[in-house]
Amino acid sequence: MRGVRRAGATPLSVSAYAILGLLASGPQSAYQLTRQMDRSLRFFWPRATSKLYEAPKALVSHGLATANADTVGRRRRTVYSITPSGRRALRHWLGAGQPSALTLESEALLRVWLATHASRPDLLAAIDAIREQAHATLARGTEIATEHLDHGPPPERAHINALVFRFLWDFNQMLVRWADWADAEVAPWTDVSPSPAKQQRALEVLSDALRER
Amino acid sequence: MRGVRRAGATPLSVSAYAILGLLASGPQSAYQLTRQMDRSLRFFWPRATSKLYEAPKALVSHGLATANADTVGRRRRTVYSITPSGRRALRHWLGAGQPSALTLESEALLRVWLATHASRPDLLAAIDAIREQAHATLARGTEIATEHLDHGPPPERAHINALVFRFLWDFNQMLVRWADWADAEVAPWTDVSPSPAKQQRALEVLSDALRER
DNA sequence: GACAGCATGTAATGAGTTACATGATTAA
DNA sequence: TTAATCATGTAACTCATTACATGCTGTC
Repeated sequence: MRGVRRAGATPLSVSAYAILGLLASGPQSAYQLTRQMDRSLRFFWPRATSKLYEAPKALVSHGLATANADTVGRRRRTVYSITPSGRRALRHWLGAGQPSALTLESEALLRVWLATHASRPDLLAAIDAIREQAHATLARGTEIATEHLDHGPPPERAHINALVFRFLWDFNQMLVRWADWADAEVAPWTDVSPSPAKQQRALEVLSDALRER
Repeated sequence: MRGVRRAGATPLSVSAYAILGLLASGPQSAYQLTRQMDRSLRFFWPRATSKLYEAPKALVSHGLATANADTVGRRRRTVYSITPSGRRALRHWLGAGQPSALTLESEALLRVWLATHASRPDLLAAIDAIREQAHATLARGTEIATEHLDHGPPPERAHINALVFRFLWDFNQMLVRWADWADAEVAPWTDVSPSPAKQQRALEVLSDALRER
């Protein structure tokens, strides 16, 4: 009971806990939070920058963080710190209930799925968009990993970072491989309309997949 | 220009186009749209059921669909149909601009990332949640694929469905494999706190990944 | 003939994004 | 010394979800 939820307070959103988690590694300003997000959260819990300026206020109102006003020139800046109660709430949340389902959202894959109403170039463009984004993410991942290998990673987070890194790496590799495979599938097509040969091939693809289990 | 956007109308959301795409394969009621969504869109463009009752109204107001009122007992029911202008708008949208970036959202992976503030059982539970969801999705995919193999798939969509099916299949297989790998990594740990051995192993994981490219 | 699940829809709420405004810092 | 970029924050608005209400249909 203690510290988790005060009377009259609405329960915090998952995003609020995500930010509470960021604060757990030290006091930070909203801008510093955005920097953190760009190397971690962004890949599995993406949120707009403005969220990082808003959400900490909710933490403060719940007593899970404190706001320290400070100034830079004649401009104010707020540095947030997690409270002991905040640490308890975070720990409790991490063990409570089932996490919500993973979701994938891809406009490019949606366009692939609707490709019977488009043109062959449109289909190839959608596939390519997926490949390009995955390449960009892999490049970013390479940057981050290289920094860690060179300068030594944050020692207290390295083991956990590696678990998450491997997830994102595998995911983006899968995307590239799928895009290459899909290109090869579409290569012999002259257009996106159905044909007996394409239908035949589709059945092969399905049964190949099922056999893999 | 024609049919794509009427004066004074706000541009449609991606979700609206997704539903327009569903309507492109025939007139349907909102409930029928939900059934379609459950076997396709749900996996790469998930939306709440109520959206399928609301969004078609926007299509109608843009002239991209028509609403036909009908009754079931003394209850009204609306059947939506795509218009020629709607088909043009769909086709145009499928070729216009860059699709927005793919996003992944996983509370379970977030919990993994925050596991330094949790307990070893909490970490394992988060990993397991990912595996279980992937298993469930693979089972659902198996159902759908089996139906297609047995009764013959919709011939006009089979080739495209196969492309998307393979994407989702590979993705969920990757999730299961990652979860098994992560379990094995965590197995020797006695708790979630950092240690020199864990840090050493983390560096190996990173360099293994980089070598794979 | 009542209960469970299917089907149809609306309203209230809330989470999140886009757009905006502006000060501080750095490099040309 | 000015332009570009970094940094800080708010406000308006949109998209989407949750909750609700209720009728229909099949089954025990």
